[in-house]
Amino acid sequence: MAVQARERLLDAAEKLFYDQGIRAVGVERILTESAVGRASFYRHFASKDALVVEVLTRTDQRWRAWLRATIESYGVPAAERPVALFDALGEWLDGAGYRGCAFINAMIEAADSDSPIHGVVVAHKDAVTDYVQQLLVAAGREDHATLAPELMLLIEGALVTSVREGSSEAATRAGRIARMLLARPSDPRDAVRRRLRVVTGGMR
Amino acid sequence: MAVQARERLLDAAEKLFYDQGIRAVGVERILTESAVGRASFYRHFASKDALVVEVLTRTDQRWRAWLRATIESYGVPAAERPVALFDALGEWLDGAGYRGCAFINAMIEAADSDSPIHGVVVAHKDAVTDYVQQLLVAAGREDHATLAPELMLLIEGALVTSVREGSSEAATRAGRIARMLLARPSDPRDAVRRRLRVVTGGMR
DNA sequence: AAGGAATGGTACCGATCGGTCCCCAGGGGA
DNA sequence: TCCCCTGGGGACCGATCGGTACCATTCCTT
Repeated sequence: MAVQARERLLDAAEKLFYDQGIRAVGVERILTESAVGRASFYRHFASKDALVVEVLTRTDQRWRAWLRATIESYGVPAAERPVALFDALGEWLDGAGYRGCAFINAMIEAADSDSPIHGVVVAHKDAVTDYVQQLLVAAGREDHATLAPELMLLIEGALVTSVREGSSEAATRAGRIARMLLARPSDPRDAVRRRLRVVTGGMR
Repeated sequence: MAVQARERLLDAAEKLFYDQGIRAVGVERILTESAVGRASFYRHFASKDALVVEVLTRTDQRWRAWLRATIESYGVPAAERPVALFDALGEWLDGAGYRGCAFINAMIEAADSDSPIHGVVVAHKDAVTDYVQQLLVAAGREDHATLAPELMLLIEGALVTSVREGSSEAATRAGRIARMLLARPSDPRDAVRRRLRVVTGGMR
């Protein structure tokens, strides 16, 4: 029974924070929702901010595990997995009660870039970027280093846009851009050279 | 002296809301910052939420006017103006005290998609999308209807990413993607057909 | 069976939240 | 001159904020 209170607090806080926002949810709400006493709460967490950080850290691990598992479940060859990212994203956006990326939301609410919350968000996005880059490497892309942040920008754009539009269409839109991005070398001048090579019969 | 209190309230609120977040700023702070009495505040605005809406509406008009003026100031031909969007965006991100898009931030803080704040945000983004589409039409793009939301997704991605990265590099990254997007027809199957046409000597 | 750590409940703390009400000074129009 | 509107200042409201202290209970360990 010892650690159960902790888990219940984290579960309730994760849901409430995501649904209503961090500042909008008082400690009282978390306590009643999780049926935990006030003293027990502060026995487990030094402050509300500390709880926020722990919630985000747990969400980070869960979300990345979900993304990894979802993409692997597609069973597509490695070359197509970077594009599959956006199919998984579409599934996520279609999930019930989607209200944006919990990390972007937390970063915006925190407002202070020195806040420990901001640090957790940066760490999360860096980890996701790493994963995207791994997919690109496995897909045999030599330009993985420049391509990964570009795909991340598309992902973040889709995450934010879908909140405003209230649909998951932004994921397919981002996927379309990504497919185009992956269809040719990342530098447009390379593309010109390639097309020229085709026309001139491969002359160098 | 009559309307001055109103303007001072809007100015102070705009700055405080953007810097620290809407929920984080109490009415008291706005009053002391603008040197306006409490009663006078509620004589001008029905509530804090009403103030938020008016602040956002004013910011919407100012920001779009700035964007329009900045792009026109470049003096580039119409065909290159869609790309110039991202140069202007880079300027904006480099501005002092950048802390993200005020509208995205407000939407996230509001949390409720039925909120009047959410409505103002949607209206703002729709207006910007219209402007982007106008640029595309002026540039002679026939696929302006699908291209405009795609460029918007890139813009939103850059706006959010730059907060996390703390630099304006995301704008040039988005610009690179946009240039690629504009370099070929928006449907990748069209690109394939076009390349085939080159190889087969234009056979249909 | 005894001890002790962890629990849920609650009273309480000072501070701040958004909002209402009253007072008085100033200043322009009748 | 009088009047009235808008101005700022501030007392005050109930509610809630994050956080502390104390309580009796419960459950596990020894």
